[in-house]
Amino acid sequence: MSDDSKSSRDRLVDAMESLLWERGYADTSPKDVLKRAQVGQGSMYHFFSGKHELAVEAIRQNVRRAFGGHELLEGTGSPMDRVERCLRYPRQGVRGCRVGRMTQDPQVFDDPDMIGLIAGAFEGQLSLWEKVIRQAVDARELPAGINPSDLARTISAVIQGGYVLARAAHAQEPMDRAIEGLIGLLEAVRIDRVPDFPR
Amino acid sequence: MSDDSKSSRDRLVDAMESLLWERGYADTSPKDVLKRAQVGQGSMYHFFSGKHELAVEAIRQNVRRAFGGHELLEGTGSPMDRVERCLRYPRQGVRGCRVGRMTQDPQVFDDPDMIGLIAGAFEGQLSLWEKVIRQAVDARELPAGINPSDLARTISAVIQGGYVLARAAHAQEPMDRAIEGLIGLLEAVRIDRVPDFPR
DNA sequence: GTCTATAGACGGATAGAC
DNA sequence: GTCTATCCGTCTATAGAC
Repeated sequence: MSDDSKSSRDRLVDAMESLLWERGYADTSPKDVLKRAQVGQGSMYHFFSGKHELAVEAIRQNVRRAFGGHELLEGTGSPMDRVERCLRYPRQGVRGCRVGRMTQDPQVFDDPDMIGLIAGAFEGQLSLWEKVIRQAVDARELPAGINPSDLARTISAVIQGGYVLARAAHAQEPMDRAIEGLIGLLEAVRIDRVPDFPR
Repeated sequence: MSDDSKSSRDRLVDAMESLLWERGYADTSPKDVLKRAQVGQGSMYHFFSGKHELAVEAIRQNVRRAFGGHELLEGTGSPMDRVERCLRYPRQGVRGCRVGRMTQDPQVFDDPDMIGLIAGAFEGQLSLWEKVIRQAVDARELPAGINPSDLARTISAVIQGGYVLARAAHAQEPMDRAIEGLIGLLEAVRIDRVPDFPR
């Protein structure tokens, strides 16, 4: 992260990236960034116009890191298997979502550059979910009455809300159970399986 | 809110309450609070030891206001009707949840007093959801295989995550659709109705 | 109770030497 | 490119008059 082999510029972006996740934009000062990056004050203002420009770059990198991997949703298995696999992918709830948490920071929310990156990341993620759900409906794993676009947002919301519940409780459990609850519903509507319970 | 008929103390709590919602703890200064409350500096330090104590009081009031009304979940109608009614209760997604947003603020997250109030609020809310879902299962509106405790967390997460999606998009729509997606799943597993689609 | 004045530290940014 | 010195404003809290 603050790898000596990296350039000062990269170290600054890495430091800002982690601080945005841990403390948010408003509560992160240039001084904090410099300290974590092990870089002098002049360097930061050499590469960036200031805190804002560095944060934009860090969010860009953050978004790539968080929502970059599409393997889970586009890999092997039936559409619903992929959905469940991706839902069960381990997420550290108490740490919060490095992308979602930014939406709560008013200075990020009000800034077109920063919120634009966040919005784009969610749009990309949502279209992936929507695509695999549509495949599940086409494959008759889900009933035709399901709205893939809505359900994609439901799934994304459960994950994001799971982070919120986990942080409120200082525990992973609420998030895992929120996701299990969703999987329970998905299993119950899945039409290629005999339900475990009487209908 | 900054009603002249209220005491300075109440005005301070009201002002801090709204600022915590709009800007969070870290980015709200005593000066901001005093300005909004139309109160001088001395008054605040007369009633409270400082920013922290005032914020604790404001969060206490905030939590009461946000999660106080249990009418929707405990009113008339079948359990599932109440669930859907409460889910469709209008929420201003772009503004975010005044309780959930606090979990992202590290200074709140790390403070036992403040996070304790937030955690308690969620626990109360979750037990209400759990209760009505259990009633729905008992009334055979939902299959016996449903885990009420998990599903309660799923529902709460969809609402919280809906706020996140709405703020990311600067639009109400994603939140409403996330909730509609959840209702769609709930309707699909509901056993007292003939599904609209072939199974 | 409420006010103004003040304190000490930190915020974010600039200047200019090397 | 990187450093130190410096600037002005704000943050949080205290002091003390009224």
